[in-house]
Amino acid sequence: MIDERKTPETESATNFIHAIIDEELATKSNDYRRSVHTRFPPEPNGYLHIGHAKAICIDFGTALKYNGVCNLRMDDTNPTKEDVEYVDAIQEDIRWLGFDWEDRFYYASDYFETMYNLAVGLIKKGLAYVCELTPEQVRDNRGDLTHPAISPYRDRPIEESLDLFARMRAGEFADGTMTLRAKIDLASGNFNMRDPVIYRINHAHHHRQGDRWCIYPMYDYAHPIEDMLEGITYSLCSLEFEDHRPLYNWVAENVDYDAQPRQIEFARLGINYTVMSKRKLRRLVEEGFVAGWDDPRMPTLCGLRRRGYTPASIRNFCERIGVAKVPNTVDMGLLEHCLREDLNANAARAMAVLHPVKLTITNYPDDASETFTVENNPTDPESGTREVSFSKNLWIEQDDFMEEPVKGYFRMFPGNEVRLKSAYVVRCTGCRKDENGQVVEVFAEYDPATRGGDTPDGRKVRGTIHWVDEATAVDAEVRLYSSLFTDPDPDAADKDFISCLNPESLETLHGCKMEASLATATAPAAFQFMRLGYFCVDNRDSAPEHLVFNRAVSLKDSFKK
RNA sequence: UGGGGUGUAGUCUAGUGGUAGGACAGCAGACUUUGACUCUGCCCGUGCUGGUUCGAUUCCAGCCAUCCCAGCCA
Repeated sequence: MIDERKTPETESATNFIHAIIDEELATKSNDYRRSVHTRFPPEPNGYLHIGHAKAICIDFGTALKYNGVCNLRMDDTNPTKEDVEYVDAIQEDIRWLGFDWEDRFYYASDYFETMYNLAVGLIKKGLAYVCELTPEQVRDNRGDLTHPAISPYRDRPIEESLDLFARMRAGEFADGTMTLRAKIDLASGNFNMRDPVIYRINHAHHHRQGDRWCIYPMYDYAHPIEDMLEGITYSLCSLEFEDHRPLYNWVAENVDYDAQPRQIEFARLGINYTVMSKRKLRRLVEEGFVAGWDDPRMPTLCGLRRRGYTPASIRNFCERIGVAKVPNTVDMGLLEHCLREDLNANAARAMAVLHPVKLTITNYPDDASETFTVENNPTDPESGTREVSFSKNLWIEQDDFMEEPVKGYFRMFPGNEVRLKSAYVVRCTGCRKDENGQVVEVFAEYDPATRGGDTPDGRKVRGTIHWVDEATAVDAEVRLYSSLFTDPDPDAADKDFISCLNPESLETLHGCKMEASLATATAPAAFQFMRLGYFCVDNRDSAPEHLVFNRAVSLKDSFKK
């Protein structure tokens, strides 16, 4: 299930959830409580993002660690927000991440009949009643921090509630006119316990159930039942559900079904320079600030995939950030580090010139050409080598030439020697400029004795630059991405995140010069363009006749001018 | 004002009644046919105040800070 790439993945890092499980395993004798059965329960109302990846790694990872299993369940109890489009995308993203739910794929909505019957049971026990307060009235009667809530329907006879609930289901009443409420404690300091609504009327078409239902269970009632029916022992969720745990337990205890799932909450993931809420991501897409859910600047899994992130790098990231209950904002730099770590070990190197300027080797024969053998990945001898062609006319990076070098610059400048990676040592002799003073051509002379880049006389050549042979180069479009926001915390409640957008988060380059071997690259191939960064073939727009590469992340660069 | 959480370097995260560990970021150096990688070193921390104790980051009390909750969303 975990792919075989060589990225180190921390094995069995521990956290407070594992500590709880260890404790239960050590003290509980009952077989049910001794099994580790988790679930990942997304609502199919949007695309998964890196925050979900954390939850997925925790849910599936915990099961894996304890030789248990993890279910995938669509928590589709609200028909007005959900769609099959998301059901499919969610599965694709989880598989891509590298996790497998085998045959345990479920829909909460498949349990509606059972949930209904259990609700009838609650009514019969005097633990639920049909309330006719409208949403507005419920709000007005909820009380406040120090005053209890009120419902005039609380003591409605059981038979009456039974009748009304059946007729709610039958479709006799309009949306919003009635609810089924759990009879718990109108004075509780925890508002979730003030006779929470557990069923609402909603005459809406359900993406899976069609028009079979016009009443739908609320999350707080449905979720514990879903967990119980699936034999879930550890229901892991995020911190904001802590207040709901008493209600979760109330349902589990009072419904006529024997199972004892345990809810444990952990802090959701925050990352700086991005937003994580579905609402905000949706706005970015719908208002055209990005090209779609899979725009490479999005923190969605499909966006990260298109950006060039690997499943292993994301899993490793989730492992490294740990699991705790402290609200956290992880540095985007850690995510990038995890990608570099993976790709450094696993991505083939290639030479590509993004901002080309001509380099002419003035003492090289006009019509000659030769090939050099270049290692595909110096960190991995087994990755082999490839051939690259060389001739008098080359492309080099504009940045790699300075007519008047700044302090510390050791690349190409008049009089200086540099090595053309794997080819020859050359000495810069000058340049040619256009009428605007722009350098349009750099001149150099090569030392034939340095074939392959070695210096037989042992002299040191400080700089090594990449290059591409003009004769065989292929053109490509390259998209350089940087962070979507200029503000480290665009998600802050008091900020208009749209105004924090980085206007330069995408820079598109045309006419980039790539070594010939890149001509046949197809997604999801990823490369290290030497000295530049890690790039992948765009999985949507790249074609053999029009190559498109995305920069996933740059290489670290300690040179400061 | 009620209820529920959480406070360990810039960030994330361990840990134990006995020298506070790791990672990322940052800084410095070594190495280098990628100013990458790798390696070495450095920098930086237990929210506060008391108490118990030979000794408290850990146990206790108080305080402070901060997050979540009054959807017929999940």
